[in-house]
Amino acid sequence: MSDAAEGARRIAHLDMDAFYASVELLRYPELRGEPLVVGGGSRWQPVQREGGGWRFARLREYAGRGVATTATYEARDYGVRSGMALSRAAVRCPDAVLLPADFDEYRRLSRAFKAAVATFGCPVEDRGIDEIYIDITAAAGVDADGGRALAGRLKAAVREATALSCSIGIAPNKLLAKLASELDKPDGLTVLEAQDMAARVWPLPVSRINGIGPRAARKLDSLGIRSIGELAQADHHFLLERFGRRYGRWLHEAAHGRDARPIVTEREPKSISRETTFERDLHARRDRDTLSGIFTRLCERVAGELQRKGYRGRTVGIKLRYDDFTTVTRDHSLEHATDDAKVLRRAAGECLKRVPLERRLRLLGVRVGALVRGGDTESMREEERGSDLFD
DNA sequence: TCTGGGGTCCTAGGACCC
DNA sequence: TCTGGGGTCCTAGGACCC
Repeated sequence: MSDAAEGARRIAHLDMDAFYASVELLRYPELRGEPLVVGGGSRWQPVQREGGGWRFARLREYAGRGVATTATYEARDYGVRSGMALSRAAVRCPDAVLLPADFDEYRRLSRAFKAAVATFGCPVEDRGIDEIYIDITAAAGVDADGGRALAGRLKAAVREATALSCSIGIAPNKLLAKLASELDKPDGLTVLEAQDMAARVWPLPVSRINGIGPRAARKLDSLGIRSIGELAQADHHFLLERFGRRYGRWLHEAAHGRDARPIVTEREPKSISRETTFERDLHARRDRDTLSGIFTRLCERVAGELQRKGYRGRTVGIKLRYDDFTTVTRDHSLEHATDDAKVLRRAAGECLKRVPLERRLRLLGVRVGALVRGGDTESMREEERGSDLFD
């Protein structure tokens, strides 16, 4: 898309502030102002005190393999980040309150804020539980102030519906809107124009671009490229050489703030999976019965989700993670798509035979891809029968 | 101090067909 | 007898995102 055509668009990115942690603060307002981390299992549930009030778990008590799902801004001040191992977070901020994640409640408030935004009638793209893109190009009042007034009304509507704050970025495309929403958090509102690139975007580190992860950032760093401005100035052909045609080209475009991706309002799922990390590493033979049970349960959960959503899948895959954190996958395509737990289990068992099982395992997962719509009405059942290691 | 769970997309080699 | 090019599907791995 040409710059002129991009300039015609107006995209908002709305991001809920520290979403899970903020939801927990609605429930436990007495924790406001304290460092708070969401993560870990249900055993970290607060317990009611006799005299009233709650006894909360602290991060220093934590033992296990969980990661921080969200941290409040107070906890972030101690260097706690989402995705960080809780054992590590506990070193940085031992006094932080630890709460287990309550996804049902987060989904409820996610639906509430999305419903509030939907009343504005703009095309909306779902980007997970706590963020969305909104095409506000056609919305009233955009021309006068770049969309600020509209964004203010969106924020008010979200707060009205959920009692939670969000941050909004407005720009000519999704890439810049996403970047903008992070420039002023929490409860922020940032409008970014194409002509603001040099002053406001180029000084930022490359990792702020959605799509440049730790790996690419490290590689760029090793090439002497740290800021988005340095990336923009980098020789185009040099980037193509180092990162491949497609990604190299995308890096160049992104650094110049160019992004023609449309707002996608409907999407079909491509795969459905369930996986679990064990509390302790398990051995394929010594813990065979335990593993077999977990494996079967995963297949049942995947089948249940397929049935609930009304899909069948034709490609069955497994995922194993060893004690050294290396990961392998195997998959197998069936003759007919299925949503049957036993068929999944058999196919997954076949996959398992093709994987080395000397090392201990820390994770097992089951996935189904090549999905087709429509439940299980056509009596498409696999007849093959086999056995596997865990049978 | 080790690293969750649910996804998407991309790459690349090999099989197979025309 | 030596050697094509393109297209599609399958499989494995990896980066990245929320």
